[in-house]
Amino acid sequence: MGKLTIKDIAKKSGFSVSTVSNVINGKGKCSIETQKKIFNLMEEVGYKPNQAARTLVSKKSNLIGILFPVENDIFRKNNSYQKILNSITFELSKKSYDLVIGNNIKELDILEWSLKRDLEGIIIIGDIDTSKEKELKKLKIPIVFIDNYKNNLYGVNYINSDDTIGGFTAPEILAKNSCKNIAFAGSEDIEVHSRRYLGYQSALMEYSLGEERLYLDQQTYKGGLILGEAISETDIDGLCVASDIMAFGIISSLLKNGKKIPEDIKIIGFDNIDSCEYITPTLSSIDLNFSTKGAVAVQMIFDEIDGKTFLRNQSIDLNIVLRESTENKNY
Amino acid sequence: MGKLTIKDIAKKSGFSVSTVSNVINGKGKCSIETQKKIFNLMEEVGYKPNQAARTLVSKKSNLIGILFPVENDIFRKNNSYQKILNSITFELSKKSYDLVIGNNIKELDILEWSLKRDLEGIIIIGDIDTSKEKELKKLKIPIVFIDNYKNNLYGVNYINSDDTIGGFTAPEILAKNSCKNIAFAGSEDIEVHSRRYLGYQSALMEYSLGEERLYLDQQTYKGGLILGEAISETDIDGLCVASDIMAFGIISSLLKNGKKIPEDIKIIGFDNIDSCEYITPTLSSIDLNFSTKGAVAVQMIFDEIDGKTFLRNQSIDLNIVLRESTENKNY
DNA sequence: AATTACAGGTAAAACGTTTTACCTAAAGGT
DNA sequence: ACCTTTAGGTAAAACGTTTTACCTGTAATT
Repeated sequence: MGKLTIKDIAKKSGFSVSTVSNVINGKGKCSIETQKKIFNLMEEVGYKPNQAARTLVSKKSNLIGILFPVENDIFRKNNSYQKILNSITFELSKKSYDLVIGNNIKELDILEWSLKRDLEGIIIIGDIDTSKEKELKKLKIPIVFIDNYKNNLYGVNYINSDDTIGGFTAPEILAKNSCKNIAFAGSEDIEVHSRRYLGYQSALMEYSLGEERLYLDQQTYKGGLILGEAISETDIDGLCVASDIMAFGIISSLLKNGKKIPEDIKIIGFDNIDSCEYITPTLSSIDLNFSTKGAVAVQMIFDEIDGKTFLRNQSIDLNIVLRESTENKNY
Repeated sequence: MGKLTIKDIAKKSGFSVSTVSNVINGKGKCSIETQKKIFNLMEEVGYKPNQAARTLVSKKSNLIGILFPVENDIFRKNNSYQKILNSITFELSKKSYDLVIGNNIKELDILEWSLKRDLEGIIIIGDIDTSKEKELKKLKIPIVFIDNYKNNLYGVNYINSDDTIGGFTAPEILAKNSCKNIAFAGSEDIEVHSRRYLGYQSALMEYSLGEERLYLDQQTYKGGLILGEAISETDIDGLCVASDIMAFGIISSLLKNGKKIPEDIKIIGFDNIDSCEYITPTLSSIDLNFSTKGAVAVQMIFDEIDGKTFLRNQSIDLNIVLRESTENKNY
């Protein structure tokens, strides 16, 4: 037990190795009876083909690689990490593929890693060093970038959120809840935040909400605390914050300064992290739908493997999750 | 490029395949000069040995498998998931091992999975179906259970927290901050909570704190809300909650009922999830040190592979993180 | 001088599959 | 009655490594 090979199955079943292999892979031709006999025997003795041998000859490893932005703490602080991993592994399991995590992307060349492991597809989260990005084209396997903002590479696949729409939606919700003076808080050096700000600007136009009110600081709880101080001295009655964690800081500081939420000021965040439900008031937020992103990534990979045609650049819809920090009027 | 084999290296370098292989693996004997020549050539042309071929003959896959408790939502809600994954992949990368995630543990037999992929070690998080647990002994590879509470299996390795000590420490901190009436809140059907309760009981004895005060409900935010109502009508001035999320609910409900934290009642939670920093007041909590658990797991696996002797059953120290919800007096 | 030891290296088998090319007997077409 | 097709199956090569057993020449030992 444990050391069974295809030869053992061949011997015990009375058929040749080739036939057993054909049965396993559903290739070639053989009678239904033969198939049943062989399958039963395999089941009975607990035989599973050795993957290394299969991979060696067929180049099919049944392995998909994933790379995370190690240096990007923001991504890690979200629960997006586990959401995306859960959905990917779930989808892969349906086709009995496994997911292997690339450890040290900086030192490890993706190309070499892929070759070494005979990966059949790669999922890359976040932005990545451009120099290596180009080399990836040399690989003949499907590659999916999730949340990569310089998506300009030919022949690979991209999955993103439409941040501009998200940036539009947040103030829109506030406007429909009769906010008049809507501000935007975010961080200067973060690509996504800029895009959300763009959406915010269009919403102001669309709903004739007057001047832009922009507040910038670090995308941290502390950063939020600082902005909250400033905001509490204004007549702002609606606030879009490009990151939940920052919003938590702002809320804390607004409450300390005697503002009531949502009565005096309504707030909506981005990311919809778990903690949104654990603060008072609970925070409305725009969810980036990482589960869907993971599932779509897997779908794209299999589509490309199977030679199907599919949309190589997809934008995943946002989920609006309304809670106490906005008054939910029939939106 | 991309299709280079050891034969190409042999041909170009003028040495035999065996020699090249020996150089790569540091086995056999060959001169320093030869080694340099071959290494340089490999570097120059970008050759990396194919893992499938290596695995096939040597049975060394450089792959460690990990299994998560898919059905266990509590584990997923923590940030423990990413903490443990980060530390494991980081440690593995040092030895150029990769981590592969077992997708569908229910249907997939661990044994077969391990055989199929030639795994060199398995890390299993959380409790697991006992029937399969025994089969694991048949595998000849190192197995590490993390947070498995029926740790009674011979020949495998266990990593746990000492929950009883944690349960003792929490009320101890409160006592040292001059709380007199200390209660414990948790969930009935959760093993860890029972153990923490045991520690709580000893601490009451140790510090002569009188009667036990136990509050039980679901380990959720809602459960906490309910308990908070009950607790706010008592003279309790110190509270240990076996789960941060539950503590959030309790805090919210205490505040609504006019209690001041930490003035009227001091609170300490367990798990130290990110959100502890995002609520008001920030929540003191006992951290289960998942990063360390991951690192130790990897260490155990390599120790066993290398035939070293090591402690097969390790208890990882807890980290006490004090914040606003307890008044931090020189503890 | 004869023997031994070892440094440096090699050819070929083995690992467990898939795949290619081929075989045989029976059925079908005309 | 002859040729063609097809269903059912097989032997052997190939995949890219590691490993085993063995070779040769020089240095060290006696």
